[in-house]
This record gives sequence, structure tokens and C-alpha cells, in this order.
Amino acid sequence: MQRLRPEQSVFHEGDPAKRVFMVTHGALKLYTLLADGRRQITGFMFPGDFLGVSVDQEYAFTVEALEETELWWFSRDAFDRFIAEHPQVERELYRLAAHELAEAQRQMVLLGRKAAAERLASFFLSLLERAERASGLPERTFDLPMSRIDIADYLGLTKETVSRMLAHLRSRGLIRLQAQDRVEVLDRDGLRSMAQGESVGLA
Amino acid sequence: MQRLRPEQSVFHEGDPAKRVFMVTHGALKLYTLLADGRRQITGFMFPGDFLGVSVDQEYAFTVEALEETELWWFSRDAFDRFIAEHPQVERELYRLAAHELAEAQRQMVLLGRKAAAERLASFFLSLLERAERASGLPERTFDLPMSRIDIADYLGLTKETVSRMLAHLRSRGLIRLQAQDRVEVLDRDGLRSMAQGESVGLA
DNA sequence: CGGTCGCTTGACGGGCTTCAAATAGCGTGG
DNA sequence: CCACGCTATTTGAAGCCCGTCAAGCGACCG
Repeated sequence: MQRLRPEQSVFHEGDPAKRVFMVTHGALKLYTLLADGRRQITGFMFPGDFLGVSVDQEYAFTVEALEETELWWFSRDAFDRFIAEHPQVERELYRLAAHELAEAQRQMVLLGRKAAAERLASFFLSLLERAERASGLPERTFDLPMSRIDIADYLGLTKETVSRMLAHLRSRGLIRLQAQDRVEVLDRDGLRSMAQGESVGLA
Repeated sequence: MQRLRPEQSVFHEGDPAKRVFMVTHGALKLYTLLADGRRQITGFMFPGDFLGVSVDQEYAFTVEALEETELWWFSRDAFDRFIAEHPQVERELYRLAAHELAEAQRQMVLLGRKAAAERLASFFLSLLERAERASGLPERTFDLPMSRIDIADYLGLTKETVSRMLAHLRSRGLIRLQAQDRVEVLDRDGLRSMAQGESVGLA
């Protein structure tokens, strides 16, 4: 078990991947830095998510807590022994990796081809869906445990553009800010159509 | 075994993931489309690569041949049976997924944070490294089996910008075009420093 | 209630896209 | 083998979206 305060890191990019984690409370960000300080957040983690599982030798990113966070961890050796004794788990991990990969691909589409407003709308929709998966109920609101800069670094934008797009979504009546860090979705379909595209499936 | 002509597709996004493939000759592109036709290529595949392995139920992208291509395939059922009989293979597949995931993360950094010239330089370096892995020897040249539009859709740019950045790299003396579809690297270090950043590893 | 820090808003500029046209490469058929 | 024609690629000009720089505002905490 490990407790983290905001800003504290779990591990850094390049560290040997000696542990496997499960998030029990809180929220985390995963990121990589370029030499000149540019940063790309490659994902956020929430309770129930696994960390450092689909990793090969070294961690490929840095992980840092966004808020008070609690993790369960195992040494990779113990984890590997456990898997060896429970082969059906391996299949499950495999599914997990496939899911992560699909998510990464969706993010590539977002970063490569979507406009700023579309990116923010897509992000909000996925946070809403996550909130629903967590509670098991339909939801109209969700929290934003991360800063505007974090959102920007996740969406490949700047904090100013995030702010402006937020204003844009608000003025279009799609969302409302119950607080700086809490979003209420007023028009889910509108948000979806702003998020655009979503793959059509056909060539 | 399956043979494909250029432009022929192996499967489409949303198809049930009934098969697993290995590339033996040729080259392929993986992509998703947005409703209005915008396209993001999420990867290219070359001999030795596996296709449709880390996939959950449905394929998450369309795959299309860039040139004359040959694939070996297995039904997913047969593949799963094979894995069940050879548990050590599962571990290997796992490693494969981890590697794919790391690559996806690098692409997110490229799409989210790199400038056009940096993207093209990064792409060329990775093609050069792939050519070296394929031959097992140091290389100074590599092929471009894909069109400028494909490159653009992979890098999140337009074909015009790709052309201009190509001219830029040429004028800086970093590369030379032996043909439209064959690149010679004249200054690998220069290319590397243009590709920028590569993660610094430290926070 | 005041200070600090994060967020928002505004003005401006730049890098990439868009639209358009010229050129080059390449397969085809004579 | 060469000429032709088609398409991909390159090059040019103009515009726009988002980034940058700067200032103002607002929220939260002590």
C-alpha cells in the first residue's frame, strides 16, 4: 500500500519496472517530457486501473498523483509468480492490454485529426462515461481532478486554448461548470456531435 | 496464406476479430476514419509484424496493403488453442502488446507536442531503425512504400506540409531522395537532433 | 479580508492548412 | 524505345486556427 499527496510521483520514466500497481483512491497522470520541457500526458488513471502492468523492463512514462491517492502494489516478481499459478489471469491481463491499446489509438485520432473544441468535447465525454462506469449509474456530472495545464498537455493544446474552448462549450449550452473542477453536461447529444466523427467503421 | 494487391484491405474497423495475421512480405497501413472523412493512420506494418493479436472482439481499425503483400493467418480459435498448449507464448504476446503500447505512447508525444519538421524527422529515424532491425546491419537508406498523403495522415499533417518539410530536411543536408520512395540519410545526428527531445527520462 | 495562484480574456503573430497551379514521375500504348 | 497522359508531388499565395505574450479576474486559503 502506498499513499501519495498531490504532485508526488509513483515512478519516473526510465526507472526499472519493478512494481505493479492498482489504484484504489484518487487520480494520477502519466506523462513524458521532451528535452526542452514540452510535456505530453498520455493518460489519466482512476480507482480500479492498473499501472505498470503492460510494461517491458523500464517504465515508459512518469506517473504523478493529481490529488490524495492510494495505491496497492506488488513486486513484479510476486506478480509474475501469481500469474504463473493462475493462468487464467494472464488472459485477463491480455484483454487489459488490448483495451489500453484501443484507447491509445483513439487518442492518436484525437491528437492527429481533431480540432480544439472537438478534443475537449471528446475528453469530457470520456470522463462522463468513466464516471458512469464507476458508479454503475447514468450521470450528468463529473469531476476534473486535473489542472487546465494538465488538460492542455493531454489534448495537445495550451491552457489558454483549453480555457477558450471551455467558454465555447459553455456558450453553446453544452456544459455548465458547477465549480472550477466539476462539469455538468447539459446537452449530451450536442457534446457528442461536437466531439465529432467517432469512427464510422466503414472504409 | 493471403496475398494482397495495393489498396486491398485485410479487414475493416468494426469487423469481428476472427483472425490473427503475420506479415511475411510487403507493407500495410492501419487507420481509422472520422465521420467527415478525416483519417488518422495509427501505424504501418512490415514483415515480421503481427496483426490483430492485441484486439478485443472487434478490430479497432482498418488495414490496407500499401504494395503487393503476403500474410499468414490463423483463425482466432486455432490461435487461442495454440496458446493454451504453449503457455510460454502467452508471455511473449504480452511483451508484444507492451511494445505496441510504448510505440503508441511515442506517437502520442509526436502528435501532441512535436512541430511538423520534428515529426517527419522522427518518422524517418524510426523507418531507418526498422530497416536496420530487418537487415541486422547498419543502414543509410530506407524505402517509403506509402504515399505522401499516407505519411501526412500518420503524422497529423497535410500532404503539402509533408512535401515542404521534406524540402526542408533536404535543404538542411540531412537527407537525400534517391527516388520518390527511397530516402538516404546523410546526417543521422542532425536528423536525430531535428527529431528533438526524445524523452529525457527525468522529471 | 488580503494575498497568491490558477484561470480567463484580449491582442497579435506564426505555423500549418487551404486553395490553386505548375512540375515531375511513371505506366501505358503506339 | 519513346511519346503521351494521368496522377502524385511540389511549389506558391492567402487565410485561419491556435500559440504566445500580456493583463485582468476570480477562487481558494490562511
